[in-house]
Amino acid sequence: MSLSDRKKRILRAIVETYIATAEPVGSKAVSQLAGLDVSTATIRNEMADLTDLGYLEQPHTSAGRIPSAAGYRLYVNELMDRQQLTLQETQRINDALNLKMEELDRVIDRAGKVLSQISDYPVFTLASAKEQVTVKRFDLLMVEENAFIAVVMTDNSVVKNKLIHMPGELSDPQLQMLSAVLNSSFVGLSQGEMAEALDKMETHTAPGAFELIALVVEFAMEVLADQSRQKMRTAGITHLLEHPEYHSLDKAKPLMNYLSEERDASRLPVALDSGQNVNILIGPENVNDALKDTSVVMASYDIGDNMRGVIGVVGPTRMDYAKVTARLSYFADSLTRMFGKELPPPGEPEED
Amino acid sequence: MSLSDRKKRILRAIVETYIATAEPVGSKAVSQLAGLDVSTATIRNEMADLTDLGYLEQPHTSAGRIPSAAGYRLYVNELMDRQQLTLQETQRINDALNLKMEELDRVIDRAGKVLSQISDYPVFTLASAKEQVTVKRFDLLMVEENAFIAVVMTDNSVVKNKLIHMPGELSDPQLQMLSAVLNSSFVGLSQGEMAEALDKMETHTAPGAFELIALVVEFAMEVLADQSRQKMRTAGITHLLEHPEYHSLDKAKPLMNYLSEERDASRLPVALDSGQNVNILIGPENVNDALKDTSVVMASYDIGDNMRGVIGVVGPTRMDYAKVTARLSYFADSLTRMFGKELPPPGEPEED
DNA sequence: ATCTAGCACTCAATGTCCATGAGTGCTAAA
DNA sequence: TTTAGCACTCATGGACATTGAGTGCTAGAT
Repeated sequence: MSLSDRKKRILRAIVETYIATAEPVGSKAVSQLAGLDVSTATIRNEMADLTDLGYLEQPHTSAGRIPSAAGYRLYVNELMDRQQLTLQETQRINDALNLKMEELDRVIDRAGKVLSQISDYPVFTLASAKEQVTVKRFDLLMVEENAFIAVVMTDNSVVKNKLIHMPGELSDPQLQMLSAVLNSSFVGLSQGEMAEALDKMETHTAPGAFELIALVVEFAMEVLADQSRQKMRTAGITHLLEHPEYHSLDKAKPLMNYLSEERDASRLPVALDSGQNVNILIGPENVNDALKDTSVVMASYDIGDNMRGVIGVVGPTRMDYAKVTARLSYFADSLTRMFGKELPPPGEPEED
Repeated sequence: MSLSDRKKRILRAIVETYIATAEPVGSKAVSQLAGLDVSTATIRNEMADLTDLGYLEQPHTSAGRIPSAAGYRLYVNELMDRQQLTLQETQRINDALNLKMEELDRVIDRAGKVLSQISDYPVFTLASAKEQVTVKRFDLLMVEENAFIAVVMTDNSVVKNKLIHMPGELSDPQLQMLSAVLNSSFVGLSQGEMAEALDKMETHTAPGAFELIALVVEFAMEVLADQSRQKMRTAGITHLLEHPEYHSLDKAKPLMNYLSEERDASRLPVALDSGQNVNILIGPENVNDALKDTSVVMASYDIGDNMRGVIGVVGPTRMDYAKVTARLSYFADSLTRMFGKELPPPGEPEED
């Protein structure tokens, strides 16, 4: 059975005032805010019902009510209005992203910072290849007799280089030979396949040449590994301290530590594949212990055709979901568009 | 006039217990710790003297004493024992640095993290060229008809590349022409000189060719700018919260914000040129307001022959100077050695 | 001349008690 | 079904006394 309209309005009023004030909400406050023409006593009855239904909680007997996780969930799913961004804010986002397209990492980093600033919460970012990355081509550039630059370009157009010092000396033609071997034998292979190919090659190649090949291929494998490793980065961690639930350091410390470690995404509580635009995880829905009392709002975006990123906002369960969701989804759309995929332009923001 | 030996021992005992406990130190505690065979009353007299001399302060009438900035300064300059690192700690440092030499940034980042872990304070790092960096050579690699990779190598052996998309198409010989022009006209120039040379070239070069040259040279200038920009990075900011002086968020917030902004070094309170090994700035000696109640212990190290870095530890004025100084100076020496300069091996640590 | 013992004084920290007030649940009347 | 009224609960905060660590000073001991 679905809730009555009045119960919904009351629940919504409670969630929104609690989000705004971080204080338990009493019947009087609700009666003023919900715009219902009933007395506080009636509201008290309704609130008691909502408490029984599990949508509200009472910190202690004579305090107001606060929303439970289920209450937030209902609010997020049914009750919440999508906020519109102001023109100024969209401007800010566009400015931040329209900078000269730098390296992917930097753009994402910058995006995280800006999102953190306009949302007042910490932000984490994450990007990874959808599929296996392979090497598209090798180039070797002579520098001195005993050093050359190896340039590796992957099929997702990332170019990395490394200055390689050789054990012996090498002539230019020899270097070109080497380059030919690399390009014929290792292009189009994933990291794992490369390791195999290298193994096989060892038996029927002169040791000196093999050593050099191995140096370059190992570098290429590092590059590929780097591409597929999902590294989480965070921005704006100190924003946490602005919110009353983290005024006690006992609360703030574990979460800050969790966020400030640069962690492998494998340990992240993130479901990349879910098709929805914006995903919200509320408090106990988070698996990880450090996030038990924390909500995460996240969105994914496409980077070109075969990479995908996640950007998310972390905050207390009492988080301004409407505000954050609006900003986040605009952001994710902008990122996707910026990284080359054609999208219908995001809904022009109306002015407030 | 110099202080009597007894006064020094008392001051030292006070500084060290205050460092350990963060509580004002009373005469009784001093009498037990300083190992002096005098009564607490005598010590009280001495402490009154030290207060008059400006080395101690009294938070309120009936509290113990705490060291003043001058007191810390005296302690650091004359009274402090250099701590020895345990074998385990040196091991840890060496492990962290002996990893495969990656990019400079990463090594420095990692160094910051480890130092932060073993010192329990936030750490900032900073690296910059001693002199003007110039480009040593250009290489251009064809990718498709309308895109090539520009590889720029600087005279401090940093190699950067960029995938450049061209407005029109280009043949291989044309690309080699381009490369020849770049290598003959822009090698050995600093960033500023490049801008001039580019300007001059504009008048007597075909517009189409010039456009391409400009694309590559602008990239090269970015690379040079990046090399000479001193970017401060920080690690372990959350360590701040472990220390009682930052249990109040009002105190912690501004400093954390200051540290977590990635800032241009021009605004940093760092004197790079001072010849000393380890430098200590105590509280009010810091110019910057955010660091008013904060001490900074920093050391510089050489990166190859023409770069220089600074690594520093930030903490409350009540900071364990002896511990931090020992770790920091070992660290800086290790970094210098690792970056190729030959040093006498650092004093073998004795076991505790 | 120093050093020490003793004592009165100061002041932050802590604990107790009480008043206040916001908020609740329940009951009975509208 | 709604409302008014009322007794009850409980966190908050002020007032006040208590405690104890630490001080400065003085007078006697070395």
